[in-house]
Amino acid sequence: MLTEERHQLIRNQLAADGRVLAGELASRFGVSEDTVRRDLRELAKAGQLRRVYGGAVASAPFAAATLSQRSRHAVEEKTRLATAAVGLLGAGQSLFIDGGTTNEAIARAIPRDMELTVATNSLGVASALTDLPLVELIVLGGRYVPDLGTCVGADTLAAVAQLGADLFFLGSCGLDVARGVTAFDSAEAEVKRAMAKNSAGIVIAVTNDKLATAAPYRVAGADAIRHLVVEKSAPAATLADFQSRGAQVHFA
Amino acid sequence: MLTEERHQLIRNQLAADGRVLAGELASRFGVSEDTVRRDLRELAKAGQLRRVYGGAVASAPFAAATLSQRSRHAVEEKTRLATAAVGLLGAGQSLFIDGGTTNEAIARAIPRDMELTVATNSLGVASALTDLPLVELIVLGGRYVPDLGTCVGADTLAAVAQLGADLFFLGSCGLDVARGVTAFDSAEAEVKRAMAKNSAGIVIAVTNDKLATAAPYRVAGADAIRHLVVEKSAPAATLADFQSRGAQVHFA
DNA sequence: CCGTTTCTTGCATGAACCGGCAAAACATGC
DNA sequence: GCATGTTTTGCCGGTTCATGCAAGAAACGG
Repeated sequence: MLTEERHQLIRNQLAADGRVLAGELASRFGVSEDTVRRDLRELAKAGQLRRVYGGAVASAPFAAATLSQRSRHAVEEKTRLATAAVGLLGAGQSLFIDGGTTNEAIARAIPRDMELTVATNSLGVASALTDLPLVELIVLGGRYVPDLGTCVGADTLAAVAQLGADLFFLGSCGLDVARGVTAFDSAEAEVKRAMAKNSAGIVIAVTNDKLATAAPYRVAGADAIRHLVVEKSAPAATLADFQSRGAQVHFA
Repeated sequence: MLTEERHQLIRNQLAADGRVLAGELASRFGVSEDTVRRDLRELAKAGQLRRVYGGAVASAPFAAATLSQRSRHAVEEKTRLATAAVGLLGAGQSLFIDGGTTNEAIARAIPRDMELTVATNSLGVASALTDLPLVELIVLGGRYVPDLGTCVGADTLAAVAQLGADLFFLGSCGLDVARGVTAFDSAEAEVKRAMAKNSAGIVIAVTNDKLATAAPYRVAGADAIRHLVVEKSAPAATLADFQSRGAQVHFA
């Protein structure tokens, strides 16, 4: 049996059932489980499936999974980042928090006994904050974009313009020393710019895969970042670049 | 059974029923309750559900209220009301939906293949609508009031003023022939009045306990109600009063 | 207040995973 | 034909992961 044949059969079953089991494939193909695992690893590397313990599941096709998929990606890491980011908060402060799974993790990490005023255009962040009794929550309305999980548009901009904040938690973007902070969507970038303009300091918490990447729309320069929260394993050279532009680096 | 499969099934049931029971899941999956509890903990950590004693509920603010404050019977009743209320909708219509558990049930009852434009100041309603691909969702921002689950205030009023709708689903209020539609909160009533003013028709779906009761703040007269969705067991005399003022009565 | 149910934590076990290694199969060059 | 290099495959260790069980803590319902 050709390697390529197995790959094709795996793709087929994945399209049909949505999942495959390593052991089952091994006996069906008459090869060792190691070989199947190798196949699965390769296909996962090519983005054609998502590897899970015991087999693999379909990666993209499942609708509505795009956002929850991302949030599952590095839960552990994002929770750590969030805890570190929350350490930057002081009682009584006012915040802007925009969208992104990392920002949602940050919202969930805010302790119950902290008094804050938070304005957000992310429904996920808003939901996480509704449980907190001492948080004054201001929802920034507008046209809701499912892919982003946030509200954008003229209404959102108008709402942001009326507010000011001590800190802005800017999420889900590309981060590059030369190009600064960048976003994937034009309207999203507009809202981020407005929030940045009306806040005294910008906080960015990112996983390593966001470092040294850039998206089409520019939000702010690298020198606008006050606090940068990163994983312990973040590349030191990149961090030094940001530090030289005034960013204070915190390790999760 | 793959761990990932269980997670997916839990998410599915959560989307359908709004709640899951640990014991029930364990027997359905053929694993120990500990394993299910671990699953629930992980999903809760990823923000995909909210852990409660005995199982879990959907992470939207919707769930907390339904489980802790309302009886199981009321949930079923509201679901029936919601199904009937959704029957009033036509494709392509634009709606205002404000807060209340009944309105959240209505939002959940909207079929996936219905094209609508919906503006809401309720986070619970908004959360329920994020999954629907054909619904253009407009979030009406403002100061969030935890007790109501909705946004109110000047910002909300300004956002409503810019919109118009075919129908307004008015929720969670007192209903009395003499005093009309009434609300418990001044700011809430203001928003409801604004929505009523900018919509062509008002729909009210209520359980029996709301009929013939009144709250302090007046929203609209009884003659402003276009559609009234009630339980089959609703007192006929009260309904006749509303019908004589122009309301069309629908039984769930 | 107490009994019951549910939850968390720690631990043991077996299954699944990964990296490396060597044999086999295959292709290539002389 | 033979040697060489490449690819594929199976196997072996050490490691990680998922699961169930047990004990103690916490939450619920009288």
